Amino acid sequence: MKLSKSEEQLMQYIWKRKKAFMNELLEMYPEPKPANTTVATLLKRMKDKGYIDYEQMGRSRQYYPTVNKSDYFSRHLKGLIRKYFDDSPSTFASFFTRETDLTEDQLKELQDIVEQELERRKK
Amino acid sequence: MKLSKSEEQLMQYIWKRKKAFMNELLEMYPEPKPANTTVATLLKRMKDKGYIDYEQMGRSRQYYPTVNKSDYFSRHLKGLIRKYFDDSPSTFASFFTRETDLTEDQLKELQDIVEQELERRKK
DNA sequence: GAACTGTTTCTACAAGTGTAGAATATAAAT
DNA sequence: ATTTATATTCTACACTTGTAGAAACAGTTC
Repeated sequence: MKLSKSEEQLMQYIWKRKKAFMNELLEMYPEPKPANTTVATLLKRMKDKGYIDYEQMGRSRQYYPTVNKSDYFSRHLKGLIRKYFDDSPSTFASFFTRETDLTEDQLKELQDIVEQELERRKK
Repeated sequence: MKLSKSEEQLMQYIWKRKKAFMNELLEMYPEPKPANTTVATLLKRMKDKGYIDYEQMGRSRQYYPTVNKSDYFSRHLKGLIRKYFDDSPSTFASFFTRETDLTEDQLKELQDIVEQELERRKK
């Protein structure tokens, strides 16, 4: 089952820290911070959905992700490409370069990236 | 307000047709098609959210999008990039080329795209 | 004009979400 | 041991979503 919007938000913090206690996570929210019970609820639901787990550390729990951010995101992205671009990554790519306000420098950077990726595959 | 999952689905069909009556939209669904009242409900909600509008044509309505697919998607994408890549399109790009199963041909195509975009900007 | 057919609105309901108070547990501090 | 601070669970409630039946309408057909 998918993460909801606000669960995803929290998930970002967990990914960033690798491991974190609830209070640390709460810290990470910008003002106005949610009630701690709100975060607790989210953590519980996320655990139920299988996206995180925890290790009991004395009085409290240290939470950590059970899914990798890249994997999660790449599934996400593939879904989008399927939905919006009829499964064509290159159509997506052209959209991306045109519509995402890339600066000239970033476009050049992208050139390098593609270049390197092509190199990498030759071997 | 954002479109929900199944509203987005329907929105795709509307974008594809540019203009369509409910029965035409219903046609476009794969089996098992939803009840026509389901589609009617979605149309109503989408109209309330401001994503579509209609023109009364005799007995029924011809619906059309009030938001452009590219705009909608590009907002979507920018949101994602912000959320997952700290606002760095190039980090996103490198992720994209590495993780999206692009074939070699597609990578080359992407090279061309970037090349052309750079050209385009020179002028 | 009575019956039929397709459209739209109303109503409904279960599941999921955002949010958090109340209650409880539990360790730390005095 | 009593207070205090914090973490976790329970409970709650309003809102959104997916889905569709029932009802009301509006042409179309016999």
